[in-house]
Amino acid sequence: MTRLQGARERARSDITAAIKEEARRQLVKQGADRLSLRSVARELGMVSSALYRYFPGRDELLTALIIDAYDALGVAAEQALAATPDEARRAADPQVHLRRWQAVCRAVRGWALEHPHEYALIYGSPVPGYAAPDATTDPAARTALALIAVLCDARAAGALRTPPSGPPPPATAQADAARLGARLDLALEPWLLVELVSVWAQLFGLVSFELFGHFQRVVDAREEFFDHATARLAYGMGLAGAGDPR
Amino acid sequence: MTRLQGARERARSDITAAIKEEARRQLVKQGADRLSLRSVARELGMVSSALYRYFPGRDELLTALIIDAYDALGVAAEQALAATPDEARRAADPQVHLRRWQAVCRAVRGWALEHPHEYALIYGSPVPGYAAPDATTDPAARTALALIAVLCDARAAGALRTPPSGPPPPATAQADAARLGARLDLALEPWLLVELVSVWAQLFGLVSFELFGHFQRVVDAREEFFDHATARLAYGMGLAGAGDPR
DNA sequence: ACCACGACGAGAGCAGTGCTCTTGCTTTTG
DNA sequence: CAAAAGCAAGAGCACTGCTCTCGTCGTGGT
Repeated sequence: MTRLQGARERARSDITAAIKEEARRQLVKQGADRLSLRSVARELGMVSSALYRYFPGRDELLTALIIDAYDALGVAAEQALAATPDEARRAADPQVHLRRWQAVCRAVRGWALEHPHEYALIYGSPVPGYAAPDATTDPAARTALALIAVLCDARAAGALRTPPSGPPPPATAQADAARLGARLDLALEPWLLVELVSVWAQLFGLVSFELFGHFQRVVDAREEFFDHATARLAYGMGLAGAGDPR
Repeated sequence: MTRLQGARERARSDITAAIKEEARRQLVKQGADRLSLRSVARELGMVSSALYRYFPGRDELLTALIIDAYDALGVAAEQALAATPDEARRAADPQVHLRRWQAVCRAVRGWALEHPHEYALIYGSPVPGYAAPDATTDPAARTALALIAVLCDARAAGALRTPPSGPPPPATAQADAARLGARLDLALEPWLLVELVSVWAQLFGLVSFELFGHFQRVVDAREEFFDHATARLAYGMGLAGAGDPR
């Protein structure tokens, strides 16, 4: 369906890519609010107004970068998932699901540490009055889906303590979760999904706090702390293998 | 010790306050990166350069607002704490500590929802290359200390399951926690402090996700969801009363 | 093969920004 | 009362995002 493009369209997509590339370069160097259309254009040897042939404005350029960032984090998570064998040793080793969980968590944190500005772009404060366009929601879901996959596989392998101890979610939350599960076509019980959503937010809370400097003079052994925290999150969801002490 | 100020010093502090006030007004309206020195000055009927007599630059003005925001959130948390009786019915009602915990959590979320831009300022992405000056760390700690207080009181009242189930923290994290506990002069076991730090970050992860729009089309019953999540956080720390289902 | 249309790059220009420097004025201080 | 210090104002610099116009050049239809 992608018919051979003429020289013009080819040039267009090349230049669009070059713009995004240069913009990303500036982004990683100086952060989102220092990203300037003019300096991107300058660096590319064109005049600022020419840039508007490719992006309607600064916000749209940023949106493109946001989508790329979501995707990049998503593939990082997916790769971590793929790197740890799944079906193969199902039930053979009850610890495998915990390891997969932690692998994905580590991948998220690792990517964030490697791309702090891009992470801040997607999980920091939303820019000005900027409302995330729908185009961002799908890429944003990739990482969450990787986390979900771990739990689904563990569930299928019977590696989940169910239900986990602790207070049960309220009916409204379960209803939300049921809708979400239906939309994503998931085979998870609503209450489990509720916990997962909560854990999902909490995971990014850990990463954000570390990245945004709130652990300064509080936590020094960041990596060990993170691993421990994610293990506890897994334990809280009833992931077998996470656990019981000493 | 604060001797009577001359008319000049009085005027100075008045104007400084007016600047911060107007700046905050613009902040709540349009967010941090739309805050402009010039428009603050304009609104105050002075010229932009005059503002530099009071703040060395835009960053310093922002820093002042950041400190104010930390303080405002801190008092919100402290008020929530003060509003729920503590020593009085110690051990009489084991649920009281859970209620206090949730009161503080709700106060944090409530303040965040009421002051989204100020929340974003302190818990969103740090501005450009901006490193939080030391002056911000103390106000920032107030909220955390309110959370800690709940746990300390619960601990003192013997309302804590100790140790909670789940994987124990690694030695390095416990060492960090021990240092932190010593610095703050706390009577909490290191492993408990480790959990608390983790829960602290996770709590703000929940608030940030809600505020920054990541719960769009995922969680509808935000308040119930939040209450449930914080109850589970409490349960994870072994707070009695948080608990055992059905 | 031509030609009109559309995409394109360049440039000028507008309104706005943070920040600096100089110039006078006013208040405080010695 | 005079000198010193604090202060507001204005002009100015180097930027920013964005718009509009004006030649140019590739492309699809006739």
